[in-house]
Amino acid sequence: MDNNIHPKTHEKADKDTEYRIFEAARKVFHAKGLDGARMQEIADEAGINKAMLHYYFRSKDKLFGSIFEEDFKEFFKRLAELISADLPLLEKIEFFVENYLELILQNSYIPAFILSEIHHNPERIKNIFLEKGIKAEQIFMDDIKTAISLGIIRPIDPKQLIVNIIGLCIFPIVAKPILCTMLSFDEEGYRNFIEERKKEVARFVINSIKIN
Amino acid sequence: MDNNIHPKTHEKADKDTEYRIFEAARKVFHAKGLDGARMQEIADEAGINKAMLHYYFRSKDKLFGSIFEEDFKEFFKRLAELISADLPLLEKIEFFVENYLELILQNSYIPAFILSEIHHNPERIKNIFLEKGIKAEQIFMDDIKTAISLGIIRPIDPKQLIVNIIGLCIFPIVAKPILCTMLSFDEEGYRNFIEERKKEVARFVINSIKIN
DNA sequence: AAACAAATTAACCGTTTGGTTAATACAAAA
DNA sequence: TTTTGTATTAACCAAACGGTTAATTTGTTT
Repeated sequence: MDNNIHPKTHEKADKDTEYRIFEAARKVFHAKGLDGARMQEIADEAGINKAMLHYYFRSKDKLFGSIFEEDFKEFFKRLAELISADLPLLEKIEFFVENYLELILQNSYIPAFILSEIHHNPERIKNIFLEKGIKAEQIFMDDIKTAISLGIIRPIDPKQLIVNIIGLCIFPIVAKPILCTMLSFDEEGYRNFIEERKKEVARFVINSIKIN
Repeated sequence: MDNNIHPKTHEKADKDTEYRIFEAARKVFHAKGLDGARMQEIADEAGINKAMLHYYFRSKDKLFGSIFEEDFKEFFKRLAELISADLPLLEKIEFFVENYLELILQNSYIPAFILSEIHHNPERIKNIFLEKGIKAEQIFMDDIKTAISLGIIRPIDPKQLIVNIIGLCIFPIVAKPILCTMLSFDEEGYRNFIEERKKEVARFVINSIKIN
């Protein structure tokens, strides 16, 4: 499966200026955030004159906004796809955890980027959600309710369960530096730890909710 | 229990200039991050001339560093205290989840602040950990190993379990704006949701690991 | 090849930034 | 009261910032 979230955003050739700016800006914004990023650094990263950033994107905030919006939408589109898989609930959980962990592992900047920027400016997501209602989580919630009424899993608030599953996946990615320090992981140890989680998280969740 | 992480940092009177700068800086840095914060805004918040910030703390980075270090240490000191409670494992989990959730709820800026700033500069924590080895999590890991060998809980990697428990607590706090948007919470709905979690997370975890 | 529009650049601009300084107010010691 | 060290301020500064502009190159159309 192609897990790279950003293949060719603007459907333009690799040498296209706008595309190069976009990718350079993404890289810098991901690493340094809106306030920490410098327009000059983005221009240098793209190998292009700084004036071009404004020529194509008007302002720093507009440039940032278009990147944030695409990242956010793409990230939740992927989540929605996984969540909508046509599988029985327990298998879907296994499927989701494994693929979602791999997704955020291969785009490990994204979750911290989104959480961090939303924390500094919570308004930004509201405009994005207003445009296009992402209601895939409703499917998952219905799955859960059905499984409860069928006696497949114990009664549990579907919202709590969803937050549990997603949190178990995202947290160790977002908190990587702390985990590595506190649990004495080197890069390989950390990778193994996450690899283990692909099975462990599903096991952990299913163990908790399954009725024999 | 006094859950406010920052009662009187420098053990000085409320009107003390250094203390006022410190608290003003904390407030601004928490809300806007290192790069987004302005020295002038901190000075205004403290009701004090900007030159005083440099008089007491030399530079923006030093001021930020001292706040970050104190927040970080205090936060993990609290975590260590909870984790070291003298209780049987399953009761300790209940105790921990309830109190840890209350702690981060009452200091809700801290987790996102720490995660966000570490993401932008992972080096910063290393110096803090070098000073003072925080090894309270070892106690918890031993508890888990013992409980496994006694047949109280199923076999599970203690590190995975710890990350699960902490992640289940922290994630919904850090991701509050997204949760509120996606799950249609208003402020009260969100608070209820977290209040429910104080019992639900412990139930979820214990259900998953307990052997009848 | 002439004309025109789009893309690109170097140089520039006003503002804001973290930080400094020199002068002053304050308080305790002499 | 004079002295002395500390606390505080207004004014200032150089550098860095996001953004603009005017001129030039490039590519396309006629």
